[in-house]
Amino acid sequence: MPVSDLTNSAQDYLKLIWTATEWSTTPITVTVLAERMGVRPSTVSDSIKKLKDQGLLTHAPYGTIELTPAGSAHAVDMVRRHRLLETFLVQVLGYGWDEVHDEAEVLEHAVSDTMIERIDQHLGHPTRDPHGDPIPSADGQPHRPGAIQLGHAEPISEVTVVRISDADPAMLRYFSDIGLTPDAQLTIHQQRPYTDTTTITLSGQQKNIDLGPAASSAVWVTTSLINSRHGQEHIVETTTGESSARK
Amino acid sequence: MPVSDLTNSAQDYLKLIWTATEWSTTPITVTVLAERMGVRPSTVSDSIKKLKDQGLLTHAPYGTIELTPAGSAHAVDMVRRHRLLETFLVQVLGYGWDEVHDEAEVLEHAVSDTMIERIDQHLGHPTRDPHGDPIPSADGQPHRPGAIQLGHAEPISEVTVVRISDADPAMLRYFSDIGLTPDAQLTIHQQRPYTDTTTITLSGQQKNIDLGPAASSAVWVTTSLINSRHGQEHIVETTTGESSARK
DNA sequence: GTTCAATGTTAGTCTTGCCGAACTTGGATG
DNA sequence: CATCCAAGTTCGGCAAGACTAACATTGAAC
Ligand SMILES: [Mn+2]
Ligand SMILES: [Mn+2]
Ligand SMILES: [Mn+2]
Ligand SMILES: [Mn+2]
Repeated sequence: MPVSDLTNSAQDYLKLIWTATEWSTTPITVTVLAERMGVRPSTVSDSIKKLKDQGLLTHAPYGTIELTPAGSAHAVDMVRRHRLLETFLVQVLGYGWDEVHDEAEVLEHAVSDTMIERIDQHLGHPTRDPHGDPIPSADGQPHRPGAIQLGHAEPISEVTVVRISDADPAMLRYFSDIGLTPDAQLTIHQQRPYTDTTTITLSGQQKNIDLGPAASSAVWVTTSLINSRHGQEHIVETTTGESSARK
Repeated sequence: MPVSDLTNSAQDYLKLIWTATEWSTTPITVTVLAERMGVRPSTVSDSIKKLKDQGLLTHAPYGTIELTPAGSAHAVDMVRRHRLLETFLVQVLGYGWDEVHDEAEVLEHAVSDTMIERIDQHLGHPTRDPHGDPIPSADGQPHRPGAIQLGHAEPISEVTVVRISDADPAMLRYFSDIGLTPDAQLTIHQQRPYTDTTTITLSGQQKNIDLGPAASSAVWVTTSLINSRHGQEHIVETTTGESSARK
């Protein structure tokens, strides 16, 4: 049951496979896994085979990769570790939200279960990390709020930022500068299909801001009807289901 | 210069070789190194050869092992990491002093230089770890106080506890129970050579306590004349030199 | 001064994680 | 429906770190 008998690399694979389907439904591929792990596809193929032999995922050659319940449990454990550590670094050691990901990526494999529980306690059992991502509870329940990417939000609507991908630190610094952080409220003015930009205004500000495709797919916002001015997707918040957005 | 380009195992070897001569002058052997690393002597032989090839230590076959300046710098860096982490775990996360060693042993390889500096700052640049061991400064200066093992202290004298070896957690718990911690003052009553026990009284208490050889070699006390009633070793505190005790 | 046991070294093997090169597969394209 | 190519797989090899078994050295005891 404890995650500790897996190698660091196995822990990273499971976490990566799990998070790949946290905010999207497109299945993870060997190539994407290789890019994200910083290794060659042949290495991923080998590793996947070993994880399959350990009963942590299912995979037929050239087929899709899917976690077993056991693999998923380990993955959720790693996600919990990662996000608690990120939160700890920001809250206790004064890190910026753009600095914590890489540090947590290493620490998540090194801290003991005891230390994770002490951190959780010290922070008062936080439910979201500095990027707005939900922190699974100790019993392995992830609580996924319904959300869509900013670039897919309906104009004109008023939405709340749910989470921001922590993949690009430079982008996170830009977002801090303009005040675009989790829980920020903003108005979607326009989606320009050909230039692929989204025009928004942060609530309390006058200035319009244009976000390119990279930025508007990194930011996820509420899908609920609350605060909306026009009708758009009527997607009910859920803790387990998928949220799908109309193109 | 950064320690990070060494493997975890190389970092542990260097740290172990360095700490072996921190409180004693007897040179480290392959067998002792193997015991402390939890590996076979043949493994140590191989590893030592690699570290020698990297210019981190000197070693002729069947000869003594000694760190080069480069090896020593890495070792001191690791000792600083280890002791800062131990201090952090006690001060911030509420660990007991008997719980921190194993956690720090893993973490020391995982935290970044940045995190170490932030921890140092957060703690206000502490100079001693929870076991009384000196924390080398960032520029690599270890400050070694003169100290001798409790079992070698002259009766009858009054001494202060300088440091206690953190090797045995159960022993540390016993020491907490009786109030024997760094900076505690105590009176040495008797050294019994054949039963190998030391009789002490903690200041503020009446009760005599008998400590066996394991306990009285784990505890190191002041060598200075301060507080002494009889004359004993006249060893002046120093930051760089060796302290030698008369047998 | 020999002897011999403890200490240390060497050689061969395993596992993990990675690589490049060569091969296989399957779906998109015409 | 045949082709082709990107995606995925297999294979051999390498380095690190560990082991066991066999061999070498040292120095303490006699
Ligand atoms: Mn990781
Ligand atoms: Mn995060
Ligand atoms: Mn260590
Ligand atoms: Mn310590």
